[in-house]
Amino acid sequence: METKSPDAVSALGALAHEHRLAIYRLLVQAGPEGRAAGVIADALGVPASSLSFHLAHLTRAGLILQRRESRSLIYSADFGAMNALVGFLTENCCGGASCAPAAAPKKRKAS
Amino acid sequence: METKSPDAVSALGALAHEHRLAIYRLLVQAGPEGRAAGVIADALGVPASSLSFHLAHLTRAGLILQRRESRSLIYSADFGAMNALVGFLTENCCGGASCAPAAAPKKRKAS
DNA sequence: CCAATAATTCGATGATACTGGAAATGTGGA
DNA sequence: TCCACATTTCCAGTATCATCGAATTATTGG
Repeated sequence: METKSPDAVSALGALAHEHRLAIYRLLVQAGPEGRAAGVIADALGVPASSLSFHLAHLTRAGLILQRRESRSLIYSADFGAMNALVGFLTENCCGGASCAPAAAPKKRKAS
Repeated sequence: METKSPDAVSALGALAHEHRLAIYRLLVQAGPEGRAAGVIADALGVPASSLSFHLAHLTRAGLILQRRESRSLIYSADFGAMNALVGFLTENCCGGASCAPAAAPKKRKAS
């Protein structure tokens, strides 16, 4: 649970897209049970091949998990990854606490 | 302090780049005082024109602020924006609390 | 084995993003 | 006013990303 800069960049990049953010939010709402690719495509109105591209992107970034269930591929949110990302942002991009003005920076093992 | 999806996408996109993330972190460490563009360029070893491009990107996304101080343009982190982003991620991309497995999703004013 | 279903991979196209040198802009001192 | 400094804007050139139909790869039922 030690998100490093490169990981953070790819996680941020993965979420920095309208469709992918929507996919991720849908999967978060779905919980550990997840949703089949087809269901997601249907819910968001994205063509299957485009969706597949985005799912792969999110998977590469480690934000979602894939498992097969008979004919369907089920995707689910990896909550640990998001936790790590939020932790990274809070630690490295805020004062450390909760984004206080941070006038008094403490030593922090950067990068 | 109500980050909406489009804002989140642009904020995430702004941070989803090695140089820009480095810039942002540097400015967070610098605190409200901020740093001049030249100082940042020097610290990160990025050519002035490239840096300017990234600073503009971060500024457009609302993550950093610009002010002039004599000949220098001083950039500083906008802590409120980061706070809002973290809030958005926590609310919309986690169970709501702190990324609990979220087996029991509560009603959440999505989007 | 064959047909049907579920998704991915391929491939071509168009759009955006990144980079960095050179020129332009703003600012202050002599 | 003139020059030096601090940055940005302009402009190519290159690279990467996004889209989506068609072809391909799994998986299951008959």
